[in-house]
Parts: sequence; C-alpha cells; structure tokens
Amino acid sequence: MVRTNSSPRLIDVAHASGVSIATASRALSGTPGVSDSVAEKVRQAARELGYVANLHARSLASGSTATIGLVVHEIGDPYFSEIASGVLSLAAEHGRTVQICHTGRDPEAEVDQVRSLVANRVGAILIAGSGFVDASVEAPMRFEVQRYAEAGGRVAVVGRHHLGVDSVLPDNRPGGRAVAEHILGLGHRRIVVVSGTLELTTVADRLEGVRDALEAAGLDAGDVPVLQGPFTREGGRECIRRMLADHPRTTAVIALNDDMAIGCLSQLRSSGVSVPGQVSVSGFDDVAVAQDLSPGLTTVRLPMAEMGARALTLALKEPGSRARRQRVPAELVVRDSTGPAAG
Amino acid sequence: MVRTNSSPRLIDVAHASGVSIATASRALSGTPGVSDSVAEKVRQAARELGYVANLHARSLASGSTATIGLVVHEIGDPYFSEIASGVLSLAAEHGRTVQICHTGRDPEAEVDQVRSLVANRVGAILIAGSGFVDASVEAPMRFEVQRYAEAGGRVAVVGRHHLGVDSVLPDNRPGGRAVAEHILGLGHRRIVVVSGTLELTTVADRLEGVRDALEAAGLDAGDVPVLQGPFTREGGRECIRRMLADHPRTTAVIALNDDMAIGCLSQLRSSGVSVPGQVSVSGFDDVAVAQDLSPGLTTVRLPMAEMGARALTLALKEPGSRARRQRVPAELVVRDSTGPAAG
DNA sequence: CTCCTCTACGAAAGCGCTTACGTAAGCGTT
DNA sequence: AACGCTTACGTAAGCGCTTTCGTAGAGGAG
Repeated sequence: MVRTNSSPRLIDVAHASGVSIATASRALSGTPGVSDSVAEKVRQAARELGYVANLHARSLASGSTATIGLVVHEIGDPYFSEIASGVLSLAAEHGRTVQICHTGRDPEAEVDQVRSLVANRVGAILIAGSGFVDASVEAPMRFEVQRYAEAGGRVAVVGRHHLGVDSVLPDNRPGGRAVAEHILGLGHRRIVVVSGTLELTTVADRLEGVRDALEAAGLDAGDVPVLQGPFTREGGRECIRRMLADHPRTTAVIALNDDMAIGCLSQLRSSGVSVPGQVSVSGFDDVAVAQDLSPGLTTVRLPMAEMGARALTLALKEPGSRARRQRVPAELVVRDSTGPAAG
Repeated sequence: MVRTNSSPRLIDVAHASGVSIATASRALSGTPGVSDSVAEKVRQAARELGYVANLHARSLASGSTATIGLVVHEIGDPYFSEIASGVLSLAAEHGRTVQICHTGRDPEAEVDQVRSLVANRVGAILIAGSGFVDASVEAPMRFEVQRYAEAGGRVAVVGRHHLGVDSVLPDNRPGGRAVAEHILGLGHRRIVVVSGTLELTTVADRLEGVRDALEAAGLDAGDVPVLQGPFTREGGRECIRRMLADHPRTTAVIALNDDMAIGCLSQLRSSGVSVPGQVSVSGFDDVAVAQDLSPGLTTVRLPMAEMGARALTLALKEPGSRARRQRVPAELVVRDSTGPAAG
C-alpha cells in the first residue's frame, strides 16, 4: 500500500470545511442528513485537497465492498477474455472494480483463488468456465462456494452446473446437436469429434448433443471416434495428426470449441488437406476471430460478453430463495469451413 | 461484503488456542517472536475454525496491500489479454491478487480507473497500452500517476513512454523498420500502410520505423499512403475497402497490428484478392492466433506475456532513484502472407 | 546474589472510515 | 407555555487486524 503519509484523510477534509468527521463522511458518501450547503462545502474541500477515500477503511467500517471477484481458467483464452470483457464493462457502469484470477485450468488453484477472494471480502464472486464431471474433484469448490454463500456472499457462475448457485448456462447440448445436424445434413458420415478432456462438463454436454444428432439420424454414436487432447489450438493440431494417421478417410471434423477448431484448420492446411473440399471443420463458441479465418469457421455462437454481464447482474441482484438459472441459446453460424461431403 | 457474523475472527483463533490476539497474529503471519510450539497450536486452531484473515483489516492496520492494479484498453483484445495473462501468472506466484480495469480506449476512463486503483490503495499500478502523442491528452494521466508515485506508490507501464515511471518498451520502431525491409526486400514498391489513429504513440512509432526503411531504400515515404481506421479487425477491413477503391494497384499491405492485419486478410479474401499472390500482408504483435491463420501471418513478434511479467517485476522491485526502461526486442516472423511482388 | 540481556508473550494504541446514538435548534400543536 | 417531532449535526464506539511497547521469566556473567 502506498504510504499515505501525504495523502489526505477524511479528518483533513472535515477540518478544512469546519465540520465533524461524521458530517464529512455523510456528505461524501451521499448519506442523507446533511444540508445542501454544508455538503457542497465538504465536497469542495475534498476536491481541493485531492481526497480519495481509503476503500479498505471504508470496507472495514461498513462491512461491504464494491469489488467483485472473477475466476477464469485462462485469461489469454479468447473465450474467457470475452466473458471478462462483458463483466468489466458492466462492472464499470456500476462503479465496481473487478479482481480477476486465473487458474491455469487447475482445479486446486481454482479453490485457492476462491479462498483468496473470500479473504478479500469481495462483494460477489463470479466463476466462469466448465466444471468437472467428477464430483469428487468438484466437491472442495462446492464446499468453499457454499460456505461463502451461506455467510451472505453472492456467487454466480457461467457455464457450470452443480455448484448450487445462480448460473448462466449456455445451451451446450442443443448447440452440439445443431452443429452435428448441420454436418450430417451435408451428407457427412465419416465424422470425427475433436474434443477436450471429457472430465469437463462443457465438453461432456457438447458431446452429448452431438450424439443426440447422430442417433436421431440413425447412426451408432459409438462408431464416431472422439479424439481427445488439450482444449487448445495445439490440442486441435495434435488431434488432426492422429486423425490423419488413424482415420484417413474422415470427411468432417466436429471440434468442441473454436480454439481446437482453429488448430485443426491450421494442421489440415500444413498437411495439405483442403477445407472444406476434402474435410469440413466446425467449431464451438464463435470467438471474435472465427469469422476472419480462412475459411470462415462454421461454429456455434455463444454471446460470451453477454453471458459475463448476465452473471454479474445475477450476482448483484438480491439473492433469491433458490438458485436461479438462465439459459443462453446457442446459435449455429454457418460459414465456409463446412461443405458437402466429398463423393 | 459478506456478513461476517459467522466467519471467525482472529480473536476467536486466539481464544481457541489460549493465547493473546497479538501472538495469534504473529503466529499466522510468520512474524518472528513466537515459539514453534505455540505457533503450531495457533495454526492448528485457525485451520479448525476455517479462519481466513480479513484483508481489509490487515491492509488498514499494516498499511500495505497484496493487490496490484492493471489497466488495459480492452481485455477482449488478444494483445491485452496476453499481457494480462503474463501479469496474472506471475502475480499468483507472488501471492498477489490483480485487479483489472479496462478503459474501452477512452483516455478519460483511463484516468478514472487509475484514480479508483489509488482509492483502493493497491500496492502497485501497471498500465498497458499505448499513450497518446498529444501531450495535453496525456497530461491528466501523467499527473495522477506522478501523484501516486510521489506518495510512495509503484507504477510500471508497458508500451508507453512519457509517464516518467518504470517502463517496458517494445522496439516498435525497429520492428516497423524490419517488417518494411522485409516487404521491400520482396520487391514491393506499391505499398500501403494500414494504421490505427496516429494519435497513439505505438502507431506513430511503428510508422516511423516503416518510414525509416522506405527512406533507407531511397523511396519517398510521402508516396506511401497511410490509411487510418480503428485499431481493430473491422478497421482493417475498412482500410482494405478504401485501398481497393483508391489504390487498386497495391501489392503489399503493412498493417500496424495483427488485429488490423487479420481484418485485411478477411476483407481481401471476401473481395477475391489472393494473398500473397496478388497482395502481401504483414501484421505486428504476433498474437497467438497469427500462426494459425490461412495464410499464416507474417508479423513482428512481441512477447506480450513476458512484457506483462516484466512490468510486474519492475513494479515489485525497490523503486530506483530514476525511472528504469527495459527495451523488449521485436522479432520479424516470416510466414505465408507475404511473398514476392507480382510482375 | 545482583545485574544485564534475551526471548516469548500480552496490553493497548491505532489504521481511516461508518454509523448508532445523543442533542440542540427550529417549528407546529394543543 | 409545555410538549413533541423533525432536521442537522457532533460524539464516540467500533470494524478486525498489526505493531509498538512493556514485562515476566530464563539464563549467563560478574
């Protein structure tokens, strides 16, 4: 913390304007019970002194903070940075500051981050990003969140179920179904799914949707290989290399997020496979860059920034008696990376 | 803030372990002067009670915070989100939390954000992103930063001069020169620069570098059109439309950041212009996705995450007697979006 | 045995605010 | 004229910690 020896305190403002510290406090925070003339005098003095309230003292005394905490897996990932952007913009409108933590996709780091936010006594905690299918991995997180919520803290999550708090949930399963139907509708039958680890609920849900479509089309979902890799561009490249080796006759790749899809496009290009001529590729999320790729990426649009903003709105509202859920529709966006199945 | 009625305080830990609150404080914060046996007893009690220190109280009492503030123009922009990622990772290692503000590229919002960080008494402020050429726009920011620094606050900036504080400065000008030399070396002479507003120092510096190369090659820099637009993908698209209309015989586009370059590629593709067959395109920054574009983007690499981390390191160090400057080399990365000039 | 030095701890004074409570003044009622 | 109500302010008690200072007891030196 800055040595505040030089920075004025409330009492300095009070002296300068000839009132008590209590009146000064009320005048500056807008609490009623101060006459207009006095309030203006105080504000004037504060301005002249360059007074800025010490938020730590304020929080300690009042028992409330304007800070909200946001936990993301990796801020460098466009999916999360777009969510963060939505949160930051709305938070600024509400005069609230946001503390961001990233976990590097490590479930333990995640719990640590939440604990540290609790220690900071933030006013609300927002958690973005997939949860884990394995309940035992999810349990410590759930515990921490519940304890915070019971103590009166506000929590909202985006894209995560099972935490027992308010949530903004994208239609992952319907989205998966829509994109798979699109691929099937183009006549593709030799399909491969490129996926992050199935331990993530997001991945599992999207895959579920893909399977729904496959089975609705009378196919055996078991016949469609699911290649797993890191949920990143590099993971996409890796999966394509495996695909080219093990399933060379594939005509369509359904990647379960855009990052992997971008890696897929990149590797296919390096390997001399034309898209969508020989192989069609689809993604999921519609990150900003998806439309500017070549070919433009067919994907499922999720309004990330809006999802972040909505989560914040939920967290700022009075807590309901039970956890609220907001579904966010997923919309298929067809661009140039998918085309009719070759011969 | 969470109603802390239920959450244990230091005094509860002290009682539970049969020591004074002072000893409990020392034991938990690792201050010497407590016997090992007592310290362990206290830690044990804290664990059992699920005690987490109230950071506001701690900050108020000790006059120091573990929080550091980071100001970026737009967190959804990969340039900034990669810097943020570097900062967050290193901060986590130091057990520090990061409060991120984004300004939406509005100089006034920027100053407000800094003020709010000061109010929060953060331990250090990091400012990422270009400054403004116009000194009068920059002045309020400079004033705020100086006041904070004089009060003992630590500030570091990345990619910004003239604020009189420690800085991490990418080699924008040499980078601009390098990429322009590359383009010239490929035989291009009908070149267009696609640029953000010249009011940003980053833009001005890069452009300076480009001009250096042009003049070193014996060309008149005045003959090379500089198309300005928003420093975004959409800006890139817009500039290409203008270029196709006004300078149809152009063979090379030097975009001053990757975002614009991506927009250029996108618009050229929609307009049926082949890259690099008819027109070569280069970018600047080397955002993560640059290598996965089609064609892979020739650009100038800046180690964004490292720059963020370095700025944090500077801010965490003991303040020097004078502002330190760290230069970060810019490295030309040649990929597939640039090729020999046609005919 | 006295004196001094350490060490390990407790008492208590804040850090800079907010806010319950007390009070004086002003005004309308009965 | 006495009473109550309201408004506008001041007094002071904390919020939950850290840290200075004081002190009791242990141990060594003289």
